[in-house]
Amino acid sequence: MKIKEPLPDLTKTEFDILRILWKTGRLNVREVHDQMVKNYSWAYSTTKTMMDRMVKKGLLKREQFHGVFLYTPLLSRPKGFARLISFFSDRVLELDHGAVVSLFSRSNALTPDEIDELSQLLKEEKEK
Amino acid sequence: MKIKEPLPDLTKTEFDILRILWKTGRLNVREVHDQMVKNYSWAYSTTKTMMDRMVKKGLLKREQFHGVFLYTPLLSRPKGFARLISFFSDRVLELDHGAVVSLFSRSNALTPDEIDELSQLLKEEKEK
DNA sequence: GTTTTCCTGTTACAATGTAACAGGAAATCA
DNA sequence: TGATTTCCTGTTACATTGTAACAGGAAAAC
Repeated sequence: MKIKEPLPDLTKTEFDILRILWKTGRLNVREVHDQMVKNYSWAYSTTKTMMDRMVKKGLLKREQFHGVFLYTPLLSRPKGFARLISFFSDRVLELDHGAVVSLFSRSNALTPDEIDELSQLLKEEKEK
Repeated sequence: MKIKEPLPDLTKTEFDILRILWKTGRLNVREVHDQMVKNYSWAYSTTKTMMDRMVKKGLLKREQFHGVFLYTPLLSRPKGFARLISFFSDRVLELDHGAVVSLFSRSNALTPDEIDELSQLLKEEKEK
């Protein structure tokens, strides 16, 4: 039987780095960084430090590929989204998470399957 | 002419402390703490440290009242909400902030006037 | 071949998250 | 009313996250 890990409470920056990797796939630090600077005025070394720490925490996998290190998310998108949505609906919006989840159908952030999975995760989360 | 301060990027915990004060009004550390423990398993001293740091940063005002120190928000609710909504709609939901703002009409988190102000702040924010 | 570029590892400092502890005032108890 | 408990306050501390510089080596460019 598989033990369920608790859904992680990602920080804003962790979420943003994952977001890039979820969208674009496996990337090196430079490639992630070039997308991060759209939202953060970070030095390259900052992005690097963050990503290495995320490897240490098990959020990303790092593997060498023809000389460079590439990073991959070790977390599905719905799992990364869940606690954020839950914080947002409970404490910012003060509405049931259903209200928020339904907005995703108009967005390209998640696929329909991911929306279902997210919905399920939030339901389980609440039952605890 | 009044210089506009940039909208603050509140951390999750700062937001939660402010949220309690916005709802209940002026409180002492103990009173805030008793509400914080619903969401955080914090020691009393943690709540205290946070609140004192928020005073130092100008997010709260602390004043002595018959022997105890009471804390008041120095930030309006719409201003506290703005960057959070903006992060959430841009990067989590990937939809225009209007979609999120409209959800507030079903919630008691903000009054109609506050919703208008929030909406205005987000519009200005985007124009920059 | 030298210079520049880019990746990597290492180190560092400030802010935030999390908390213990000590001293004093107030309340309670015996 | 003196001893004890409770609660507030100030101070200190350590881990994690945010932010980054710097040095060494490999690859690319000149």
